[in-house]
This record gives sequence, C-alpha cells and structure tokens, in this order.
Amino acid sequence: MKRIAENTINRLIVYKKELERLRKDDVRNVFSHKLAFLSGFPSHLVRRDLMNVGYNGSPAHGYDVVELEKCIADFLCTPGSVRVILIGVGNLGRAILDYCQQQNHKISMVAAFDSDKNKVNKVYHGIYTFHIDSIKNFIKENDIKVAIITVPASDAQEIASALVESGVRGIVNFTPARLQLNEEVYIENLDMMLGLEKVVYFVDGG
Amino acid sequence: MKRIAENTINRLIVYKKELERLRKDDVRNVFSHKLAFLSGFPSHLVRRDLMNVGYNGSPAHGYDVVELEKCIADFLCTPGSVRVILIGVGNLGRAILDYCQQQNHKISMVAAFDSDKNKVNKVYHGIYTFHIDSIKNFIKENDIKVAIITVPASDAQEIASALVESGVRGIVNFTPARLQLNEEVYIENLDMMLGLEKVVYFVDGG
DNA sequence: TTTGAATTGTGAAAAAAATCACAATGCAAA
DNA sequence: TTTGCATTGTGATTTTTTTCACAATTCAAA
Ligand SMILES: NC(=O)c1ccc[n+]([C@@H]2O[C@H](COP(=O)([O-])OP(=O)(O)OC[C@H]3O[C@@H](n4cnc5c(N)ncnc54)[C@H](O)[C@@H]3O)[C@@H](O)[C@H]2O)c1
Ligand SMILES: NC(=O)c1ccc[n+]([C@@H]2O[C@H](COP(=O)([O-])OP(=O)(O)OC[C@H]3O[C@@H](n4cnc5c(N)ncnc54)[C@H](O)[C@@H]3O)[C@@H](O)[C@H]2O)c1
Repeated sequence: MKRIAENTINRLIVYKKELERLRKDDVRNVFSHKLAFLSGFPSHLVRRDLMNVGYNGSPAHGYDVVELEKCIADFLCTPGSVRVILIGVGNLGRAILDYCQQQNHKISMVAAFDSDKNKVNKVYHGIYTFHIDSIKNFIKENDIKVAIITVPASDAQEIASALVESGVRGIVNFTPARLQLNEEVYIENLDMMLGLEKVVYFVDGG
Repeated sequence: MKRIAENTINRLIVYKKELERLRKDDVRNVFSHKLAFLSGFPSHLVRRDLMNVGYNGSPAHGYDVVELEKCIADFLCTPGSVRVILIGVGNLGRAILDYCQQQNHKISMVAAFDSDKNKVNKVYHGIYTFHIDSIKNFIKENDIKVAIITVPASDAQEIASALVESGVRGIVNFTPARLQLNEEVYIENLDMMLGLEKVVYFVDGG
C-alpha cells in the first residue's frame, strides 16, 4: 500500500464533507467537475485523488454520492468511533467543545481537563471537566490516541509530553508553541496567527 | 520575481516566529540545523527556503537572528501595519479577539461586527463591536483588505460576498462552509474538524 | 601560517505532485 | 441500431518540491 500525500488526505476530507452535504440534500450522483467546484480544486485532481481510494464512477452518471462518501470514509479509516480529549477549558477550549457538540461525527469528545479548580468537575457544552492530575490514568484506561491542546502556550510542551508518555499519538495544537516530542506523534498545528499572516502575504504581494 | 510556493510561505512564517523567540531570548546567531530543529523541518529545506528571501548567512556564525528575522518579515511584506476585522463575536470570535490582543504584532485587529443587538456597541477584549449593517462602509472607509469570519456556517457565504464586494481580498474562514467567490480572493480555511480528521487518519493508519 | 572542523549555498538528481490528453465507456436521442 | 456527447480513468508529460552532495567559506587552534 503506497503512502498517500498529506495534500491528498486534506482534499479527500473536503470531498467527504461535500459529499455528506450532497447526501443530506438528497443528491444521488455527482460528476468530478461538480465535486471540484464545490471543494475548490481542479477536476482532474479530484479524479486523480479518487484513484487512490479505489472507487470507480461511471462516465454516464459520475459518482454515486453515498457510495463514494462511504468509500472515502473507509479509506480514511475513520472507524466506529474515535475518542478525543481536550486540555484547557478556556475561551478557545469552550468554543471548540461547543463546536464538536454540533457535529454528529464519528469523532467524539469524551472528556476535558483543566488545572483550574473552578472549572474542574463542571460540565461545559455537555463535556465533563476533570482535573489535569487525572489525565494520565484517563488516557491509559480509555485508550485515548488523539488530544486537542488549548492551554496557554507556556504549558503546552509539558502537557504534550505527558500526553505522549501516556499513549497519545496525535495532537491538534492550537497554541503558538512548537512542540518537541521524541516519539513519533502526528502534530497538527492550528495557530491562527500563521494562517492570518499567510493571508496577509497573499493579499498584498504574493 | 518568481512565484513562491505556499508551503515555503508557511515555513518562512514559522522560521520568523522562531527567530522572534530567539531574539527575545537574546540569542544572536543561529545555524540552519538549530532553526530546523526548532521549526520541525529538515535543515536543507531551511537553507533552500532562505535562498528565496535572499539572505546570506556565514558558514562560521550561521545566521544573524535579528537580520534574518527582518529579512523574512520584509520578504513576507508585512508592511507597517495591516488592519484586520472580525465578523461574529461568539464563543470563537471572542477567543480570537483575546488571542490577538496578546500578540504585539504588525497585524492589528481594528473592529468587530455582529448582528446581535446585545453585542453591538460593546467592547470585547479591547475591540469595539459594530452592527453588521455598517460593515460595508467601514471596509471602504478604512481600506480593509483582510477579514476573519466566525459567524455561524449558514451565514458565512453571505458575509463573505459582502466583504469581497466592499474590497476585502483575503479571508480567514473558521466556519465549515466552503466559500464560493468569483473574484480573486485568498481564502484560508481553518476548520478544526478537518485538522482533527487528518490527525485521526495519520494516527491510526497513514 | 597551516590544518581541521563545521557550516553555508547551490547545482544536480531524485521524488512527488499536478496537469494534460485521450481511449474507453455508457447513455440518450435519432 | 447507430451517432453524438459528456464523462471517467489513467498513461505520459510537465512542473514543482525535496533531497543529495560537495565546493566554498570562515574561524579557531596548533
Ligand atoms: N489557534 C487559535 O486560533 C487560537 C485562538 C485563540 C487562542 N489560542 C491559543 O489557545 C490557547 C488558549 O487560549 P484561551 O484564550 O482559551 O486561553 P484561556 O486562558 O482562556 O484558557 C486556558 C485554559 O487552560 C487552563 N490551564 C492552564 N494551565 C493548565 C495546565 N497546566 N493544565 C491544564 N489546564 C491548564 C486554564 O485554567 C484555562 O482554563 C493559548 O495558547 C492561545 O494562544 C489559539
Ligand atoms: N474552526 C474552529 O476551530 C471552530 C471552532 C468553533 C467554532 N467554529 C465555527 O465558527 C463559527 C462560530 O462559532 P461560535 O461557537 O463562535 O458560534 P456562536 O454562535 O457563539 O457565535 C456566532 C456569532 O455570530 C453572530 N452572527 C450570526 N449571524 C450573523 C450575521 N449575519 N452577521 C454578523 N454576525 C452574526 C452571532 O450573533 C454570534 O455572536 C461557527 O461556524 C462554528 O462552526 C469553528
């Protein structure tokens, strides 16, 4: 099985989301051009990407929306359900907890953690908040593999190290800190400031 | 002047941030390996990227932290100051306003907009919130080129169209909506769910 | 001064990604 | 049935990006 490029994965996730939307609108079939338009990529790239997931459309009807969505989901290996935790129930953390509740996804938020006694043992947007001291046990007992970090940047490295030590293998890092981890962990840095700087660059020069 | 790849820009922004940190720690010089380690990219890629910005280090002392930071900043064209607005002062919007205040950047948040009368004419994290109806005038009068969208997904397209019509050329879109805009506008989609799905993919299979 | 060690900058090679272009397909309409 | 059309899937090609590898550079120490 050949390695798939990160960009391809990004696009597949977008296709999946667009297919989900089409399905909910009761659209049965979709052509590569349409999917390309919806997701913002060229249509030949859509077709090339779909070669990777091994789904065959028909020249006459294009792709079956339901089948293709399922095929991409299988390929992306989103299994029955993935349990995720969040660390740092501050402004951003609560916004994310809220956002996750709204999506009825295969990815489910199962717990939050904070060091602030005023936040511990409270429920935010349906998610129970535990004290940070219990996180290692929680991760091991519940076999958590993915976590979201929304603590202050100064605490991010310490938290990340503890997560990885306990078995976490993927981190979504919203802080501006660049995490240094020796073990092999997939880190997705979502620092808004970087995105904003990129936009500024492409707007006034690039 | 040759076109620079988006990935190169991403990396340059990270280098710049690491250099800023080094400067604040009074570090004078840095080698490509060190910068590579800090930013998480291979050192030959660091050197290759730096060729693009036209800064020359010395084999003996590596790069001058202050000069290189300045050189990248110039290259990225972050001019005196860029004014940015935010639309949608909800959970996420307020978290971002707070975050922007903490950074003392060349990018400055100058106003927020909302449709909710309870939020209009209030100040959140130092930023005044105007009614959404006044946004077109504001953009034109203040020559705003970049905006951040944190309204509900269902309103995102309408807002985005209005922004672009008024002169905005770059958008950071935090909603799951895929924006369709005919004019040439740079859009940075920061949908957390996509990042999370990517992490899940790379954790349990890729 | 000379040697040695570390690092830069960059041509060249390799690898990866995107694009092109078209045969093959399947359907609708004549 | 046959023709025409729009679309898929994919080899081939082009372009882009990354990696390799090493001459050139600089300095410190002998
Ligand atoms: N990527 C983005 O778009 C974006 C936007 C806003 C903020 N941020 C970043 O996200 C982080 C959080 O921002 P915020 O505005 O929510 O901050 P916040 O101060 O409101 O929240 C931080 C939370 O983390 C908790 N915390 C602190 N130390 C902890 C520890 N060691 N263990 C567990 N919990 C701990 C605090 O009690 C608090 O509840 C910051 O790093 C900020 O820079 C990112
Ligand atoms: N990318 C992420 O990580 C992330 C995280 C959380 C939420 N989100 C998304 O961000 C968006 C906002 O999330 P939230 O939790 O802050 O929601 P929210 O409901 O708390 O806030 C939305 C705000 O937009 C305002 N608004 C609504 N319609 C408007 C209009 N037409 N013009 C101006 N203002 C308007 C509302 O009054 C409210 O203040 C949603 O689309 C959500 O899906 C993204």
